[in-house]
Parts: sequence; structure tokens; C-alpha cells
Amino acid sequence: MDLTPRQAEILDFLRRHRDEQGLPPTRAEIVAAFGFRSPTAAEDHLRALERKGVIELRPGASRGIRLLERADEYLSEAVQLARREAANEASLPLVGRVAAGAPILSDPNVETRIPLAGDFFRPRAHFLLRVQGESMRDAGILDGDLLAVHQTPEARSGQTVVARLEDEITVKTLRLKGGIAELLPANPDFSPIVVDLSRETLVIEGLAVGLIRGGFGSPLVR
Amino acid sequence: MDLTPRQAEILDFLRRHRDEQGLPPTRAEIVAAFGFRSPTAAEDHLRALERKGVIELRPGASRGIRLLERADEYLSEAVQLARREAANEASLPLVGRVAAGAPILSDPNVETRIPLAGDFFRPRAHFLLRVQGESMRDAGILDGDLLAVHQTPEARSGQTVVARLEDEITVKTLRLKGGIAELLPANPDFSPIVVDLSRETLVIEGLAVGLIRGGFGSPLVR
DNA sequence: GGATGTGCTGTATGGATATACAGTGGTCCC
DNA sequence: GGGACCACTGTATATCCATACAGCACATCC
Repeated sequence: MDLTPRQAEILDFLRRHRDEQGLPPTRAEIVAAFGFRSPTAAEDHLRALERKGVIELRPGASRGIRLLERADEYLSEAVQLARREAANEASLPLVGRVAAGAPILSDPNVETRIPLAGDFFRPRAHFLLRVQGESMRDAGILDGDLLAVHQTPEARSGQTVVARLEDEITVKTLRLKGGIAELLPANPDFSPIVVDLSRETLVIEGLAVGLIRGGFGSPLVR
Repeated sequence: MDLTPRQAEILDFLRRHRDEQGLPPTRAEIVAAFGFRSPTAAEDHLRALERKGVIELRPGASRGIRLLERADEYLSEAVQLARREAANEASLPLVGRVAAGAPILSDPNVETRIPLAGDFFRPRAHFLLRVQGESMRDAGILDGDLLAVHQTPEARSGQTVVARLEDEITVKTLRLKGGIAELLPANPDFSPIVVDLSRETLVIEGLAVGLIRGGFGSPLVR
């Protein structure tokens, strides 16, 4: 059963009171906070919240209000968003195979999250891309490595970019010559890709800003 | 001014009560927990703790006990240790230049801590070593990279090891042939190091289990 | 259209709680 | 040996607090 808006307000107050004052409120304090004129108003709300299983009341005990874990499901939208953002700031999505046409950070592309903050890298990383193939071997970027990528469409000559060419994601060094873009591998076994920008579109997904090898169940040592 | 042992016990109880019950105790609950026969015993202790600045008492309010941040300085040894361990588990020490003779993880060798849990790698990493030089270039290990190291003296042929040779720390691929150990670079510009184990000692500090590039103020992109 | 739930007002009360006051015995310091 | 702090006992009390009881208005469900 869901909480009413008023009940959610009361629950928010309980949480705030606990976090700011270090103890649960009395009925009288709830009354004062909401401008009620009767302690029963507070009591009724507490009973309703208990019945719905989000708090626990300890009979007889002053301030005997306990927030249960389930109460977190009823966090206000704003708080939920803030929490999710805080959690995301401490981890990076790992992008594996990229489905054709889909945005690189769309749900199906994200394999998992890696517990490393994006601003560990400079400029900050927005996601990690699992490298496929040996085309950047001589730049120390190997098959299976996780490439930290700063998501931006702006790239300059000489930077290592993550680019999308006809729905293929590729990591290369960018070279711009007038209306021509060259995507240079770092491996003599591969050939440069030449893109005539007046006829084809080259989508720059981001810049390589770092690299992780050997994490997440892909042991280097056996 | 320091807390007496008894006062520290009371403070511990206050913390535990808050964490387990979700609210501070009453004087009566303190009395019950410690077997006092008078509420004044509890009151006196609370006053002493307030005078020493570790808690705050709110006059008139039931359960009006607030633990101040300074109270953390008086955590029991066991709890302090547990906290420190928890914090360490979520980060790895970064070892830069290694001073001659000193253990690799001794304080002066640790530059900083990197906010990544050691068990992100398999087997788990115990520290990160800043790579110096290009001798492992063709293995994708470049100058300035942070090498994740699993600390162990056991290594087999073919593994990438962190070894100490006459107070020099080096990263190489290990090859064992009878009584001879070879430390092989992954770069034709460098020569293998041959160690006769019957005459010299080779200290294996650990195994390379991962790698991080571009983190911590060493931007790949400018 | 009665039952049920929400969201209140208003009053009352017993028991829970903080807290004052008066002691005791101990230690440590000057 | 007096003064401080410590660690308590024992009693008393004003007030804080949870909580019961009696209502009212409004909505929703069957």
C-alpha cells in the first residue's frame, strides 16, 4: 500500500529530524512543525505509517519512532535523485558491445558499473569502453582493456578518440587535414581509415582519458 | 582533557544504543545497562561527558543526548581499527620511488591512496606501483602507468613480476630455468637480466594483476 | 448508503523522564 | 588536610510525553 502525500511529508520530517537533531521527534514536535492544533494529528499519522510498515513505534517510550529500511522506498523524488547521482558519481558505466544505432550510454549497452569515480581522470571520464582488437596496441591499448572516455564531440588532431563510423565504434588517433579526417591505428598491421567529411559523417563520441586493465573478473594472473 | 575508562564505556554505550535502537537512551536505560541503582549515576556521567565536549545535552528534552563529532576521537581501539581497515579496503596505496632498503609498503614510499578497492583486481591488488621507463612497452605497460600489484613472493615462469634487485625495483616477465632466473623486458631496446640464484638473491615483491593509466592529475588529454 | 480510510480538533491522564538535592567513599594533587 | 574530580546511592518532583476517548468533514469503495 502506498503512502499519501501528507504521510510522505511526515516521513520526510521524521528523517530530517533524525539526521539534523540526532533523535526522533516527539508528537509535540511534529505538531509544532506542521502547525497542528492537536497531538492526535501527529499520533494518527504515526499510526498510519506504522500500519504501512515504514516505521516502528515503541509503546511507552518517548520518541520511540524508528525508521525501517523500507522507508527508503518512499524518499522524495528530489532526495532519490540526489542519492542516485551521488552513487553514480562514485562509479562508471562499462560499455561493451555497442548496439547499432543506439546511443552509446543507452541501457542495453551498459554491462555493469565499475566502482571508480569519473573525476579520477582528467578531464573526467563519463564511461568505460571495453576495447576490442589490437589496432591500438603500440599505444599501450590492448584487447580487453577498459578505456576511460570523456564524452565530448570536440576533438583535435593528435588526440585518441572514440568515434562512430557507420554504427561501428572504434578507438583511433584522430588527424584532421582540411575536409579530411584520418583515423590512425597504432599498429602497422592495420590501415588508417580516411573519412571525407563532406560526404560522410564522423561522430566523435569522446576522448580517451585513461585506461584500466585487469579489473573485474578478467584476471591477468592465473 | 581525556575521558576516564568508565566514561569511555558510557560513550560507547551511547553510540551503540543510537546505532542499534535508532534513538539515544534515557537515564533509566543507562542505569539498566550498567546495573546502577540510581539515575543520578547516569546523569553524572552524562554531565561529565558534556563538560568534556563529546556530547551535548538538551535541557528538558527526553533522550536529549547528542553525540558530537569529537566523540569519534574516543572510539574504542577495536572500532577504530575496524574503521581504518574499512577505509583501506576501499583504496590502494600508490608507491612511487622506492627508497633503498625500505619495505615497499613503508610509509615514505607511499605517495597517496587511490580510491579503488584492491579486490577490483583478481587476485586482489595490495598496492599500485608507478611504472618508470619503457622496458615493458610491448606488454602495454608504459612509463607513468600505475601497475596494480598482488603482493606475494610466489611467482611462476611467464608471469609479470615486480622484483627487487640490489634495492632497485623493476617490472619484468619472469623466466625460471633451473637455478637461473631471467627478467625479460618487453622491449627490444632493453636486455634481459640474468640472475644466478645460487649467488644472488632475487626478491619477488609481487605479481602484476592490473594497470591504470591517466588517473590522478596526470591527464592524457590537454 | 454504510463501511473504511484520511486528516484533522480538543481534552485528559498516567506514566515516562530529566533533574535537583543530599550524601558516601575513593583517588590524586598541592 | 583541603579541594578537585570520580563513581556512585537514595529520594523526590515538575514536566515531558504517549496515548486514550470523543468528535467532525471529506473522500472512496462495494
